[in-house]
Amino acid sequence: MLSKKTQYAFHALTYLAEHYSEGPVLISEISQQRHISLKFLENILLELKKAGILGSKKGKGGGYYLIKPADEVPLARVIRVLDGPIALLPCVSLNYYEKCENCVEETCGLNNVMAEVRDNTLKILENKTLKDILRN
Amino acid sequence: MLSKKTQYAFHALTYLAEHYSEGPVLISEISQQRHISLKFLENILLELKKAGILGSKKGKGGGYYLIKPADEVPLARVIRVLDGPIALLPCVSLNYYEKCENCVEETCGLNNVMAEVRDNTLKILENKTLKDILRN
DNA sequence: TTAACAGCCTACAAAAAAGGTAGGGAATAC
DNA sequence: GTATTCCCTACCTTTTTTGTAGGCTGTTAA
Repeated sequence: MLSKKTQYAFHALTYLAEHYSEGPVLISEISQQRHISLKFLENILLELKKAGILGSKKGKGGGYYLIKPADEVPLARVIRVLDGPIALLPCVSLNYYEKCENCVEETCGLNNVMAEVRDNTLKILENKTLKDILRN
Repeated sequence: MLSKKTQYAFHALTYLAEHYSEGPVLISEISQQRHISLKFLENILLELKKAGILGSKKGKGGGYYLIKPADEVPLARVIRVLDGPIALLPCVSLNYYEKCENCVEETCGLNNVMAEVRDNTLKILENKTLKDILRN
């Protein structure tokens, strides 16, 4: 399951997408409009900024904004920033690979099935973008 | 990601599948052969029994055994018993549905995408069985 | 140049979940 | 009736999740 962090991130990002081209948006505005704890949201947006998805501006008239338009931000990218691996097992993760204990990958049948699940999931999450989950 | 519990369950179940028709197998034997903590495994097998996947017999000559042959136990069933929902959001879970806060399902775009992911994942996990992940 | 503004950063803390342990009880076989 | 083996409940530890606090730094504009 996706963590609250990731779910909040999607809420915030779609808000920013709906206000794209209006310049920076205040954290406090997003927090109020989407009913997310201000300080928690602050951390989330900071992570998204460090990951290169958001830009920010300080001082009066400042806030956060999407660096790229909504249709250039795949859902998979957001999930990986906040939740880490999308795969169901560490040993089939493309971005967060870790060797399994107790299991030799060549002979492990679970490995193959989970790789198939991963491929099918990514086919969707890499191609669907923020634009596909907007309200309007 | 799948929990250790579910991963151990798959190890234990494939062991039982490989010894199907040899009668009940001791928890301690599975524990040793697959390097899983005895007491932890005890809990896992008990859950699988309560879920109707395993049968058991007490006393000398006792142990656990698969109720159905390996090719009649879908992977999805095992995951649901030990990890709960397979879907990425509670509001698209078939077996563990919960309403989302802050989101109206009809207008929520994330809902639709995640339902699509769920369908694709289940298409695999409902059709692949223990037989598909055996060593031999 | 300074006051208000708004994001940046670190640390902490409470709550929940995951992972694992302990020990006696109940059924069964011999 | 005793050894065997699963059953059951409760507990414990560690990690992760979720959230909070408070000061710091850069920016704007009067």
